[in-house]
Amino acid sequence: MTRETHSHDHGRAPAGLTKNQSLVFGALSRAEGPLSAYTILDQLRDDGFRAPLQVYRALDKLVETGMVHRLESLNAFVACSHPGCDSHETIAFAICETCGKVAEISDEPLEERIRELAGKDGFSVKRAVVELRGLCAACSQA
Amino acid sequence: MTRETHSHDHGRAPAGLTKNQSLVFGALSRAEGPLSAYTILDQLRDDGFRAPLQVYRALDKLVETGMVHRLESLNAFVACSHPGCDSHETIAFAICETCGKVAEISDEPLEERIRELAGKDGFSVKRAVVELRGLCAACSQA
DNA sequence: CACAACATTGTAACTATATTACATTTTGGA
DNA sequence: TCCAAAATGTAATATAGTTACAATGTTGTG
Repeated sequence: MTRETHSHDHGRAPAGLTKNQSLVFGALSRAEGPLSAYTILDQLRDDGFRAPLQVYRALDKLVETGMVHRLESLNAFVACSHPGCDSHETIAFAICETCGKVAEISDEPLEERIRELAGKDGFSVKRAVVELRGLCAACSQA
Repeated sequence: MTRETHSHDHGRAPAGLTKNQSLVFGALSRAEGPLSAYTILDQLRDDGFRAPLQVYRALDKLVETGMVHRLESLNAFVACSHPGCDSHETIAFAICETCGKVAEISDEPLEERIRELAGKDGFSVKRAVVELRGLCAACSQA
């Protein structure tokens, strides 16, 4: 079976994740690109998932801890691509509209410029959504 | 009646807009902040709107011409705030999570930095989604 | 005018995305 | 053990967007 955890372990693979969180994170990690909540649901039917809420609850937690990012312009989710998932400093995403792959971008000057712009208007930024839609290097030369 | 156009004019108020486009643009212009497609639909029931598609079709065109912007992180739409709607150079939106108002931001250095970042990866940007979520000046001092 | 070509509109059904409400089970500590 | 909190299960519903097809209106041309 494909089940990732079982027996007395009662399902919590990586760092303090519950069973459902592990399953959802696993699905996103196996994927090449972003997945919608409902695609994840379909992939986890065999693991006992039946309802959207099971996915959304796990996603909420994973997004909260930074292990997963939500792509607003796609209504989809990706596993954070930072190896140990320790520094989730991502500020932007480059989303290829041909192959679907997503690159994470961290850039201090960009953050700085955003803070500056906001500050000028007295706007206090809680979260910045920066998503670049276009073609990745591989796809644009094809 | 509130109808904006009638008689032999056959409905095309501002610049080459069709009747439905005018109605949708009117609804967005009257609003203080962004509206969802379904909210627009509800507001236009009295003008004969019955189905979502009537709204989405008009929105498609309005967004295409830049008179209306789509806010990806909100699944909603706003009328462009540039007076004559001639230069739609907006690159970013500042969305207040308290009062719901949206400010448009144009900033050449920001655009430049984004182009630079993308170029470094060989990524070719077709569209940049930049939405700042937070508190506007008025709401943050309250 | 007549007619063809095209754009716009109307309507229904459907797919996709996300949340609310409530019941049950699991887990960890006093 | 027993309780409280966290996690899970399930159903129903709300919200967002699309597909398919029919009808109507508009415009240019012979």
